Amino acid sequence: MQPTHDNCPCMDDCPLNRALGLIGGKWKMQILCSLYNNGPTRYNQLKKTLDGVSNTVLANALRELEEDRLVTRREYLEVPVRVEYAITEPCKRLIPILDQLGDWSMTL
Amino acid sequence: MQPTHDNCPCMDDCPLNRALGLIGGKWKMQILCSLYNNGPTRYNQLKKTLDGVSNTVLANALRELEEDRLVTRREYLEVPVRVEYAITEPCKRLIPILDQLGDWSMTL
DNA sequence: CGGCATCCCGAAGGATACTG
DNA sequence: CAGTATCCTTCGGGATGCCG
Repeated sequence: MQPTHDNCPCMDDCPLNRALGLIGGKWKMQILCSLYNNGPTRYNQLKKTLDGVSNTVLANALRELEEDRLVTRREYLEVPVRVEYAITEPCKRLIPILDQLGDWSMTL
Repeated sequence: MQPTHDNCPCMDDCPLNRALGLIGGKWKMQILCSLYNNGPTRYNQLKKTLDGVSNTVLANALRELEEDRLVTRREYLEVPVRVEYAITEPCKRLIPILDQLGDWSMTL
């Protein structure tokens, strides 16, 4: 008896859909891309670079990315306080895959 | 003078964000995955396989996927009418990349 | 400086009924 | 059979102000 393949592995929560959820937010790609290009960046600098993002959205995106281990948040106890965000090693491994995705979309 | 890298290439509409938009809809991955696993599939069969999707959502997703050349829609003028959806060649080239994305998310 | 609290809006997603 | 039409809900995203 052959496998029916009636159901698709994506039906319930699959790794692929999880991945898409992690990077699917509206500003998340820009954030990761900017941190990748510019290295560790302070909150307000990041906000300036991503022109047009609001505080609520940027803060939420950063917190989610941190929870998902895609960026790190380092707080330096100076006066005034300094906070720097940077991408993690796992996130760096993601970049080449994203490059392929970009290349693919250009062949459409 | 070195490049400033102040701006990220994702700031305006980049290929990567376009790609994420194409496959980012809620049921799109399941649709593509099912069509990939099961081959050309009729509308109602697809709807049964993707348990829980409504007509509006499924029809919209399929139309968008067709516009974006990720699936084909073939209409057979029988009685009653028969419509089969299938993934395109460009879409098949996408699959290995998505596999990598899935693998990556499992290493997190 | 680096956010959080609040309020708001439009788009995405969904349920249901109906039709060519 | 393969959808559209209609209406409704939810939620991601956004603007603004304030605070530790």
